[in-house]
Amino acid sequence: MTTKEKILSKALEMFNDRGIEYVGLRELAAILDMRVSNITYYFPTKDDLVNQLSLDLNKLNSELVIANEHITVLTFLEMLNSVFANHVKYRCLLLSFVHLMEQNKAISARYQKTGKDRNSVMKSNIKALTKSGYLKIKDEKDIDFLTSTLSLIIRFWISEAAVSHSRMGVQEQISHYLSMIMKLMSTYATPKAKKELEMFEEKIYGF
Amino acid sequence: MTTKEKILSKALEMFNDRGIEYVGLRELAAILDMRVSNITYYFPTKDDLVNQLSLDLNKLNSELVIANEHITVLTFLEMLNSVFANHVKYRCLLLSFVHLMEQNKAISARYQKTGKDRNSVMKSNIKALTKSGYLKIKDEKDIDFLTSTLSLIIRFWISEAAVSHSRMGVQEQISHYLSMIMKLMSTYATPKAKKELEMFEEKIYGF
DNA sequence: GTCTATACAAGGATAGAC
DNA sequence: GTCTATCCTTGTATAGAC
Repeated sequence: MTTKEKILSKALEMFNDRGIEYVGLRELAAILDMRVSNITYYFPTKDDLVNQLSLDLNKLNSELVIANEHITVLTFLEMLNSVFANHVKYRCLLLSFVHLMEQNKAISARYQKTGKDRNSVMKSNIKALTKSGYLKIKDEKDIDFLTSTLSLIIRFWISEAAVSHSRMGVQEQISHYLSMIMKLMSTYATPKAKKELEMFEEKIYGF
Repeated sequence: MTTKEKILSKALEMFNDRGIEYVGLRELAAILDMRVSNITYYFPTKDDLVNQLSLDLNKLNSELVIANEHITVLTFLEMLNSVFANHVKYRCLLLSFVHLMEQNKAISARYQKTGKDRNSVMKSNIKALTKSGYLKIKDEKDIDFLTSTLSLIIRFWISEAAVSHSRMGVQEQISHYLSMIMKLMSTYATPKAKKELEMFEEKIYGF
């Protein structure tokens, strides 16, 4: 493990525990048994450090969220489940999302691009589910509605969980928001899809 | 206008423009042509100042969000519209919501209480809409789904708008998220409710 | 290339003078 | 009720040791 990796790994751990804004570089350096200026050697500013973490999360989720013509309701939900798990691993970023977008130029610039990409992948996957008889969506407007509601949930579920459901365990939180998404989808679900929705529900609640 | 009111009013203005975290007390004092310690005389800590703003928003919205047996879809949506307008007036608070909940003890303590109250008022209003034939909801679970999805949107719409729809005007942003809520309700809407949903849609899009 | 010592500006908080 | 002076902590910049 290189020094750079040590810094990143410990920073992520502490940021997740106490929030990016509330962990000082001096404190991080002390725990790593090094001097602040050694951190700034590898990451000139704190934003650069945070940006690298954001790149790491981005890479993880970019591998998961991909357009797929042969997608099923089950694999769609499993994809979301994995995305949520990654969000937990990097939850400090999502909890500070709005501020990072205001302050960290690298992060906001990247988000302008990947955010749109992510949305269009979501959209094409929902279209694929419609084509293969999982969802019956009459109107293009309904696809937009589903996509934008999904992206709101995906982006802010962890913030709401932190604020309103902090007593729940992590897996329970994920299940709660996945259920919300499944309920949302069930409005448009064909019997074929309903079957897979039920299968997935049993799975996440551990029957 | 008392000194206290002057401080609150200018602070809100600057916090809304640039974010609570990015406005220093020295800067605020300079624009008010007073010294930092005069601000801390009225508000011992910055958190106290922010907490007073939060109380003000709370008061405004508590007057709006009230249980009402005779509620209609139209008045329900108009209530939400007013709540959103208040969110815009105090947007700095909503944009820093997660951090305030972590850091500001007074705010998080109050939220533990009013957050739950707000949710149960929402729930009873949705039940009232069901009783009076606006919504047809078979299952208690569907009421929970509607309530929790609504509260997620209400709490984070302005954060997502800041991040993803900053080019839109404020009224356009509000319309977008009200439409999302209407679409959500339309799944459960009776013809009677659909009529009012359409009426409201015309209204917000200014026909 | 790696790490350290040190200095600086800006933030909020506090004690006490008038 | 208002203000000065001071303190501590933050992130950042720089010069330099090995």
